[in-house]
Order: sequence, then C-alpha cells, then structure tokens
Amino acid sequence: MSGPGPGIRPRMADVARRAGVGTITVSRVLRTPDRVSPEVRQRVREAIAATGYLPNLAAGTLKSQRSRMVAAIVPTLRNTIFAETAEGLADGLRAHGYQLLLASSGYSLDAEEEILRNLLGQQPVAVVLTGTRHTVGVRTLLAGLGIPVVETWDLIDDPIDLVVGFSNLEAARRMTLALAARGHRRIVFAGSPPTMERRAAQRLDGYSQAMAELGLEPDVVMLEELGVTIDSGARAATMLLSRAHPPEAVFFVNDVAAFGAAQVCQRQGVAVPGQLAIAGFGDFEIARAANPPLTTVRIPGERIGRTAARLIVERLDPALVPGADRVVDLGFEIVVRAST
Amino acid sequence: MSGPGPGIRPRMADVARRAGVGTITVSRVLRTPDRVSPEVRQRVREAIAATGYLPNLAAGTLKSQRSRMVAAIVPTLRNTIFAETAEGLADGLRAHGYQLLLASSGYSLDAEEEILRNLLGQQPVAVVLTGTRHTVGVRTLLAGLGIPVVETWDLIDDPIDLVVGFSNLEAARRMTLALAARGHRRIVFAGSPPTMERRAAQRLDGYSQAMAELGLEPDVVMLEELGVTIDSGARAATMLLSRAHPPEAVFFVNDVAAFGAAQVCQRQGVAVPGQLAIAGFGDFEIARAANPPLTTVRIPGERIGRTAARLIVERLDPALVPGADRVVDLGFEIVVRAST
DNA sequence: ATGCCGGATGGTATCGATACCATCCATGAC
DNA sequence: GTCATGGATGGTATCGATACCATCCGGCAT
Repeated sequence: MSGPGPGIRPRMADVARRAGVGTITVSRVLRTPDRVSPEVRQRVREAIAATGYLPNLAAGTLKSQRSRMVAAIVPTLRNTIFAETAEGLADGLRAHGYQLLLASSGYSLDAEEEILRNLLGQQPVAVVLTGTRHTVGVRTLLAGLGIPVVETWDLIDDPIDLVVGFSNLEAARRMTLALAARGHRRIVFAGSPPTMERRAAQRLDGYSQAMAELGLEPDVVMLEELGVTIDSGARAATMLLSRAHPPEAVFFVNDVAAFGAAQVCQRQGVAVPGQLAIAGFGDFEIARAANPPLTTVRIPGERIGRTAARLIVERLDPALVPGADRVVDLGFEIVVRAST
Repeated sequence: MSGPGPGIRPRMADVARRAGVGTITVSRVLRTPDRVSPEVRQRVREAIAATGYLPNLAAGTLKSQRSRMVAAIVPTLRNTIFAETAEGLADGLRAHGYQLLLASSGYSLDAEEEILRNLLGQQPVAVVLTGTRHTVGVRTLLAGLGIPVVETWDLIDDPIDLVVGFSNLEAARRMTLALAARGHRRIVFAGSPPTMERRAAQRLDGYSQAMAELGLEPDVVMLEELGVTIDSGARAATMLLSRAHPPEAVFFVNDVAAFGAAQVCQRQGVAVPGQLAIAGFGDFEIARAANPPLTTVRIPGERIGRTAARLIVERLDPALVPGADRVVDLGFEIVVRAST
C-alpha cells in the first residue's frame, strides 16, 4: 500500500508498467476516462491504487499550460461575509475539479497587485477579485492574459472581464428611503472611509443621493476601522447620542457596527426605534439576534461565490456555451425588522 | 510595458537575451539574488520589468520538486475562528514567499482525505490540517511524504509530525471548575455531538472530568448544528429554562451559542447570572458585546496559524535550526465576565 | 473479399525553470 | 611571477505529464 520509503513517489510510468499500458493511457484514465475502454480503465485504476500514485500536477500544468487552480483575492477572511464568498467559490469550483488558491490583501490595492503577481506564476485558469477598484498594474496584468477574470461584490459597467455582485449604491439608497418612509428625517450615515473601498464609497453615494431626493440634509460620521467592529459602532452611537440634537435614525455601513450601537442604546436606556432607529447592512446572524432585531440589507455573500464559480466553469468548459452576460446583478433585499 | 499580444507570455530565455545573460542567471536573480553581482542583478531586473515577465512556477516546481505552496484544510471558513487561523497562516507564510492553497472539508474526515489527495498533487512543501482525528488514508498519505505536517487546534502526544494548539480538555475542565468556584452546582454542558469532532469530544471529557472531581452529576445537552449558531443556543436555553428544575449554570461549547442563550434570558426576564449563569468558549467579539458580557475561554486562533507558519518556515529553511518541539501548547485563558 | 472508418492505444517531443557541473576571472599567498 | 582559491556565470540535461501524430484493430459498407 505505502511506497517503499519516504520521498520515493511513483510516477505515471510506474503505474503504466504495472498495468501493462502506455503512460498516455494512464493520463487518459485520469483526465478523460471515457476515452479508455472499461477493462483497461479498471486495470489502470487498480494499478494506481496499488502503487499509491499521486499525479504531479506541476508537470501536467507545465505541458498543458492549464493548471486546475483558480486564484482568488479577498480583503480579509476575518469578515464572515468574504469568508462565505470564498467558501461558496471553493465549493463551486471543487465540484468541477478546480482548486482555490486563496490570498487576502488586507484591503490594500498595492498588496493586491503584488499578491496577484505571485498567484499568476502558478498559472491559474481564472482569477477572482473582490471589488472593482484595482491598480493600473492589476488591469494591465489581467488584460493581456486571456483568462476569465471575475470581479465581485460590486457592479460596474466596464468590468475587466466579468463582474458578479449587487449595487451598493442602490442598496444604500433604498435603505435610506426606507428609513425616511418610516418617518425619520434626521438620518445619519455611519460609514467607513470611502477613499479605501469603492463599496464604502458607493454606499455613501447612495445615501447622499437618497437624501438629496428627499430634500434632507446629509449627515455623515466615519467609523475608524475598516474591518468594522462592534466597538466602533458603539463609539459612534455614544458620540451621536451625546450631541445636543441627536439624530432620529442611523444607518450603519455594516451590521456589526449597528449591533454595537444597539447595545449602547440598550445600556443607556435609549428606546430603539423610539428615540433612535438603527439600520445595518449585511444581514449577518448578529442582526437577527440583536435586541431589537435590526433592519438591514440582505446581500448574497455565498451566492456571489457560487455564481463566480459557475461563470468560470462555463467559460473554461468548451462544451458549454457561456452565457452572454458579463455583468451579473444578484440584487439585495431590504429586511425591515423592529429596530426602525 | 505590456507584451506583444494576449497569450504570448515572455519566458525566462527572453529576459535573459534582453539582459545579455544566461537563463540561469535570471533564475538566480529571482531565487538567490545575493549570488549575482549588483550590476547584473540590476540589468536583469530591468529586463524583467521591461518584458513584463512572470515566472512559470509550474516549471520551477517540476524541476526542483519544491513548490512554493502550503496546503491547508479547515473544517469551514464560516466560523470566524478558523478564518483567523487561516489568515494568520497565510500572512506568516506570505512573509517568506509561500502561498496558501486552502480548502474546506465541511467537517467531514472522508472529504478531508479526498481533498488532501488533490492538494498533494500540487506538490505542496507542507500541509496544515485542523484537528488531530484523521482517516487512516490521510495518515498513510502523509507518513510517506517527508514534508512538514502541522495539525492544529488540539494537542496530542503522537502527532503525525507537528501539532500546534491547546488542550480542549483542560480548557473545558478549568471552565467547569471556575463555574463551580462561583458557587454553581447544577452545571449543564451544551455541546456539539462528540462523534464528529475530537475537539468537541475533548471539551465534553474535560467537563465530565471536572464534574467527577467535584462530585457533581454531569448533565449534557446537545446542540443540533455543528457550525454552532445563535439560534441553536437560544433553543437550548429555552429548553433548559422550561425544565421543572432548571440548571444554575450552562457552559456552552461556543460563544455564539452562549450569546443566543443570553438573548433568550434577556427576553424572558431571566437574571444572568442570578437565575442562570452562562459561559461560552472562544472569546469572540460577540461574547464581549453580549449583555451581560460573557465569561468565556480565550483561545489563540490567529496565533495558531502564525505559529504553524513559523514552524513550517523553520523546517524548510536549511539555514535555520528547527526547534526540537513537536508539540506546541499555546494555552488558553479563562476570561471571567459578568455572566457568571 | 476488400477497403474504409473510427475508437483505442502508444511513441516521442515538449512545456520552462533549475540542478549539476564546468568555466572563467580577479584576488591574494608564496 | 606562479599557483591556489573562491565568486560569478553559463551550457546542458532533466523533472513528469500531456499534445501531437501514428498505428492498430474490429466492424461494416461496397
């Protein structure tokens, strides 16, 4: 069962010899089994099992110029929502024999470029990026490559290649309008710095646009951290409540921060939504569990990953006719709960 | 700057020609720059930039039999704590030029083996697994390979190779004792099914052991889900509170579930810890944010990843003398807050 | 009965970077 | 002045699987 000793790994030729076939037949059993007769296939499979053979994919990649890997870069895995996208992507790809080469950029565009350079050396068959803002270097790199590129978590008219996401602007706009529909006028937007992320900027724009439509005065506060925390939301709420003239509603860029704000209100005896309405973004588990449960925007984190995987697989399989859509809008949903 | 057209990627020979050197010198500039004179190094670097050359790592891997990838398998990324370990690992490895090939097994040992088989084909230079329970196939596969293998999130006397974690048993035991020290006698343990995960089983054992030491009657309830949710904790709490003779304290296997229980108490007007003390496991952000903040066990999720990365790098760098320790205990910390 | 066709299988060149060994040159010791 | 030494550099074979093309065989149409 196990090899004769550590380090001595059988090669395809060993399997072929044992099965009494040529190496190419072994290759075919692994890659295109239906082009090999059942008996031979069976014999080769037994030889593979008997020798404990593991194909050296580096060799295959070199010759065929196609790896079985898809490179993906997320800002961070600490945020559940990107982790869900990563997992959806990994699952969707694995079902078709592709593997995920994953890296995180820490929200830095320059880091993204450097990481991408490394990842591309592995000859991935496709690339998945988070967001639609990238350095010129990233665009140049990917443009000349001719492999599928999927941008996620945002929508844009002229993607590098494909884009799967939803309109952050429209989502924030609709939530702002929903808050106004509940009778709130002084609505604050608590966001993360828009210079860092297009998603954050888009949400801010959506809020601003809605406020303009409503004829209301926009009022924005910034949370310090990018990976938005419970604490940062708590601090923002404390600050807002200490104002001489506190707002009627706060729309947080992220459920986690909104949750922190709800906690502060609870501790300080501030009625939610009576004195202060709170809305979040993301529909994380924490939003449903808050007291009161938080109004939020439900976004399809895992579906983004799965959809990206599907698009890639369709592109790569010559038998499948790829869909014509380069822009896939998965939409969002305003979930109104007791906090507004 | 960009190549002559899509698909035509420059090779090392192109760079070498342009710089007026041999290909091997280009290789050296990339892998061992200090073995090349500064002028030549500079010239080669310019040629690399001018041609937009990206090394084909598949070729290098094939010849050198060493990729620059480390394969890691986690049960899921949806749980923040594994995501943190993954991120710590990725960061620690990237600092030394290694890349993370990540997959998730969905808590299935058989899936783990199948995934590992695929990953090994990529010739990773090391493997990181979560947990210490694995199929015979996994052990056999890794035993014959001669590359560093790090098991994480648990401790065990005879690891496959290396293990980085903490004692789940001891952590649960100490927490149980801590609850008893607060005067609680009827202490319930709410865990996930121990047949699935050694970590869960170890925690259950730690609880049972502590209860035996204390001369108390163990009382265990099972949460339905493996990826333990707020809802599952809420359901468990509801059930326990509806008993004719409810317990004095509940020790949840996971902060998320404990948080759900705390919410139920709050809604039902059950005093915490007066009527029911609640403890969790993990010290997630949610534990600190709960009302009251939850007593919990702080575990070093990210440090596990970073430490695993360090061990791997030490093993792989022939210049470094690897530490002798095969078992690294990163410990845990009982964090007592207002919920007990 | 002959020849054609297509499915099954094999031989061989090849992908691109790196290991191994050879070569070359400058420096310093005698 | 000669030779030993070591750093810098290059030539060439090679890693292992797969693409390309050739070959072989059985079955079927003529």
